[in-house]
Amino acid sequence: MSLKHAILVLLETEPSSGYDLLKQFNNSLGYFWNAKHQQIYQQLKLLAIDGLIDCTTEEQQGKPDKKVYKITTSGVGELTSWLSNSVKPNKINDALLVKLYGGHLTSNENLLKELENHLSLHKKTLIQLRQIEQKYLKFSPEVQEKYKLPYITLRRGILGEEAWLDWALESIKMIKK
Amino acid sequence: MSLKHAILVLLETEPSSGYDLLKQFNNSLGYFWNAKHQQIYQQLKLLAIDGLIDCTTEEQQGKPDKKVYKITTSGVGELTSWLSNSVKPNKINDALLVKLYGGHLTSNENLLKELENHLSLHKKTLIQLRQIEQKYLKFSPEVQEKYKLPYITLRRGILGEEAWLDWALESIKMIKK
DNA sequence: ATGATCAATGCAATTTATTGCATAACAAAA
DNA sequence: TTTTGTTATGCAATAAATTGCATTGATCAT
Repeated sequence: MSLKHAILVLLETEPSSGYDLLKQFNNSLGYFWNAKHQQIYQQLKLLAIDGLIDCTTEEQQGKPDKKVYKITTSGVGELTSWLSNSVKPNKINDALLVKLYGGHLTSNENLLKELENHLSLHKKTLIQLRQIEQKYLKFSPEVQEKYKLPYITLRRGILGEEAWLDWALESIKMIKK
Repeated sequence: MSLKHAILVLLETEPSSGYDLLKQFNNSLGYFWNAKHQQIYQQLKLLAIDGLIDCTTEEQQGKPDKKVYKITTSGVGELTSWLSNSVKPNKINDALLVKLYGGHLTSNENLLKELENHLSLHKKTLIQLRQIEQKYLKFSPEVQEKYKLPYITLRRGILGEEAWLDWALESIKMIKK
């Protein structure tokens, strides 16, 4: 279970609310972590009980109150010790591939439509990731050096999406012919 | 939940035991589905209760009995109707990227060691997938046509792994310099 | 005005997945 | 010869993730 550590990693960079974390996962960080809001809020509660994060309620004008969480020393300790152990390789469960594998039971039109739908999502993601990369590349060498590791993860998103698109285009061709 | 459908898809190709399915997922099909043995056995039981698959016990010499499951007409129906709906995009939760993102809290040696470990696993997988591809490419055009859709999923594995390796090599360089 | 979306959080129930433990017989390697 | 690995399955408990439902006040478009 590393939702816990995914959250700690983000809070170590910057104190955030559950909603902030959710947005990060849904937007820019979706290529490496995904979670529903309920999962995040529950986990934040547990992390607070365990003393790994602290919670402050911030009032806002015109908007609901915000609970801002901040990592504690003990949280940093937990994170550091987690980092010292090796992580499991990423589990893959891809329903699209299941569908294609059994695709002879449905029509090519159905398969193509499905692929096209996924394709447009992946294209959007790639554009977004490349925009973030462009911003990074405009930083000074010192700032680039500072954000090198997050940038490396961004590169994973970009290379992964590019490969996905290559595959999808090749597959669409193959199904059509 | 599409473990159910992943299993049905495989059983639609060929009757198998839970152990057979497990091996398929762990070996060749790991790039598109993963499950623990307990999950598979439980799911098979449920599918049998729902009448989507049938079970026959086969005795073997020198080996434990085998429960061979076969998809039923009703199972094919369920699968077909599942195929007619669109599937959700693949959820990604990659602990390795979490670790890299927060990598400033640990040593570069640790990060490099971790990357190298994952690298060797991915290399192995890629070699294995390419071997399967070679076999496919030696088939006659008719047989190739017949297995076109599974081949497309195999290509996803190959392109995905290649991109993963490219990324890892680039990342290792970046961390080292 | 009326419905949609965003901001922000939460409970409760259910479904899925993981972990730990257990069995049993054969084969191959150390 | 002892241990490790393969074949083959399972229960029970726990942990993690999803789904459904619910609130509130703002703003934005039709």
